[in-house]
Amino acid sequence: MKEKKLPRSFFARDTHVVARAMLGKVLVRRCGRARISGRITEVESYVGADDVASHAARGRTPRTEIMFGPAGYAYIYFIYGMYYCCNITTARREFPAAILIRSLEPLTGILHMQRARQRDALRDLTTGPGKLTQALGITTTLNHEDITRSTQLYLVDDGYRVTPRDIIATTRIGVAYAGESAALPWRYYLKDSAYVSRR
DNA sequence: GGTTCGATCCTCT
DNA sequence: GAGGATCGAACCT
Repeated sequence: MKEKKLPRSFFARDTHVVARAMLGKVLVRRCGRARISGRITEVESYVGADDVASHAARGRTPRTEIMFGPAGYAYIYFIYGMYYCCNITTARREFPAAILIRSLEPLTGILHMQRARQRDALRDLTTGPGKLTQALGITTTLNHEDITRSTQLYLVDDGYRVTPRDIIATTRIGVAYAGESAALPWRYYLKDSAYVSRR
């Protein structure tokens, strides 16, 4: 059965609305015959040029250009010399915004994840932005991918229900340098999930 | 339980 | 030339 990918209209809204709505959705990575997927349990919003924690705060550059484009595209970047982070653009053209996917609950392709991560425990596979990209084989080859049309990387709604009471909003991780922006409660995670990067 | 630190390279200054 | 939207190992208490 063909899966129904989340459409552009899902992502082309206020970034925090999209971030909350992404919790519980399924991130799918298809690579050859493998279908690797996980339920999104934790995300962070990076919104506007005034958000000092956002790469877009430094202006429009070749790297950040994608954040200034339309919603529904992958922004994958390389960090700390060894990891990748996976973001989805949101909002509208000319307004830089994206959502960092920080943690997943493994659903399918678990053997593939364990091989990619060189670890067996489910909780060690995708609980962190660098871990989940490694587990799903997400690298900069997928940067700029249109996730509303891609056959390799996309989101689906499998009917899993999340209510506002299931969601915790708190400060983002690793952005202490960002002055007043560091205090913004723009990290969202599923309260009862065992698959969150940090409590 | 917690904190510190090294790995390692792309991006921007 | 500096620093980072990270991770895991090592070393504390």
